[in-house]
Amino acid sequence: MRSYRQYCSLARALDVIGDRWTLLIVRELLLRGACRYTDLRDGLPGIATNLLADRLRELEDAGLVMREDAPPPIAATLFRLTARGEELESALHALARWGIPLMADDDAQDAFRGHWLTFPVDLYLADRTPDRAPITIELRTGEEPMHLETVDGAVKVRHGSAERPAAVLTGTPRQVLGVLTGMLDLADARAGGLRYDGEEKALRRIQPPSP
Amino acid sequence: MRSYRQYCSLARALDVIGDRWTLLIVRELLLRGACRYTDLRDGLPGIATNLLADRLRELEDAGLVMREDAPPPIAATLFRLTARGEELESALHALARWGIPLMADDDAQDAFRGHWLTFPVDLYLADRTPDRAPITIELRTGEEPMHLETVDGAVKVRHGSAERPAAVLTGTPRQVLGVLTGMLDLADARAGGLRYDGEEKALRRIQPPSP
DNA sequence: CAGCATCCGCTTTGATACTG
DNA sequence: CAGTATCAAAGCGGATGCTG
Repeated sequence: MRSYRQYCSLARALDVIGDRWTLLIVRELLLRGACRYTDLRDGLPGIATNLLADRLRELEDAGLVMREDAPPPIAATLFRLTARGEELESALHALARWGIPLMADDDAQDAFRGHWLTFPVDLYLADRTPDRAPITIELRTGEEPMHLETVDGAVKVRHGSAERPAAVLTGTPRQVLGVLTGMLDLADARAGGLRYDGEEKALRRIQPPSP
Repeated sequence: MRSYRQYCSLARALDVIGDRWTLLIVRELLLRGACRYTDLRDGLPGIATNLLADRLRELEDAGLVMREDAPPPIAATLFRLTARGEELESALHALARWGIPLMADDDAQDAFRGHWLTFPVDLYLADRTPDRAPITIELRTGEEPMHLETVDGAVKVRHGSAERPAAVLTGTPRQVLGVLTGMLDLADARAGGLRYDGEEKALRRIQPPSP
C-alpha cells in the first residue's frame, strides 16, 4: 500500500494494515491459529490467490506474521501471527463489535464460515445467570455444526455438535445469529424457516439485555 | 468499496470503513468536531479533492456523517459525525494505540498537524502524580504551538501557547513526541537538535513507566 | 496437492485543472 | 468555498499455468 505520509499513529497503522484483505487475513490467523496457505484461502472466500501470497509476504515483512514448517508428518508451511500481530486483537475486536449491527441486513449471497461467529458471540453475548449449571446450544447453519458453551459468565463458540444441548437452532446464519443477539424475534425467525428445538429460556439466558 | 461478501461482522465493518482515506476522514471529524470541506482537506494532506468529495458522500450514505449549514454569519457547509460515526471512536483508538510504536521511525517527508498528537498523548501518557498541582508543557513543532495539560490524572492536548509552562519543547514532531513517550532519550534528542527549556521532572511526571 | 507466479481486463486512486 | 472533470497510473479480480 502506498503510504499516507502523515506523522500520525492512525495513519501509520493504516500504512501497515489498511490494504484490502489484510485485516481479514489477520482475522483468520487470530480465530484459527496457525494456518496452511490452503486453510487461509478457504477461510477467505473471494480472495485472489496472488493477492493472498502478496499480502502474506507483506505481513511477514512488517513483522506481523511468521512462516514455519509444520512438524515432519505434514509437508506444509504454516503461517502464524507474531506477538506484534496478536496485538491487533483489541483493534479487531473494536471493529468487529462496531460491525455487529451490520449483520442485521440479510444478503443470501454472502459466504459464511462457522468460526466467524466468534466475534459477535464473544463480544455481544453473555451468560446472565453464571451461577447456574453451564449449558450448551447447538447451531446448524449449513456446513459443519457449531455449539455455544457458557463459561464463567461468558459465551464461547466451539466446533462440532454439543453433547446434551439445551437447544438446537437450525437455519441460515442470519436467522441463527439474529435470534441469538435478539436482532431478530424468535417468532419471526420461525416464520422465516428457522427451527428452534429446546427450551426458550436457554436463549434468554445468553441474550444481551434489550436496550 | 467492493463488498467482501462475507457474513462476518469484521468484513461488514470493512465494507463500510475499509476504503482508503475513509478512517482518516473520521479521525479528523473526531479530533476536530464539525469541519468545513476545506478544513478537512487541510487536515488530510495528500488526499485528492475528488476522493474527499466521494468519501464524504459515501460516509453520508452509510449514515456516519451528516452535512449541515453553518449558522447565518458564515456561509459554509459543515460536516459532522453522526452518533453511529462517533461509535467508531474506540476502534480508532485501538488502531491508533497499535500504531504508536510505528511513530519511532523517522520520516522527514511526512506531513504533520498538531492535533494528530491527541492520539498518542491521550492513549499513552498519564499524570503519574495527579494529586499535585496541575502543570502545562508547551510544544513547538513548526506550525502553531500546542500544549499539554494534566487533568485528573490524564494528559490532554490543547491548541495555542501555555501560560506558565513547566517546560517548553521545540523540535521536529518526532523529537518532541519521542521525548514525551520515552521512545527517544532526552540527551539524544538534544544532540539531534531538540530544545528543552524547563524542569526535567515535568517530563518524567507524564512519561509512561519504562517497560 | 500446496504454494505460488503470470497475464489481462477492469476498477480505484492520484494529480491537476477548472467551475458555480 | 465546495466541489466537478479529466486522464494517467496503480491496484485488484479472475483465470490459468508452473513447480517441488
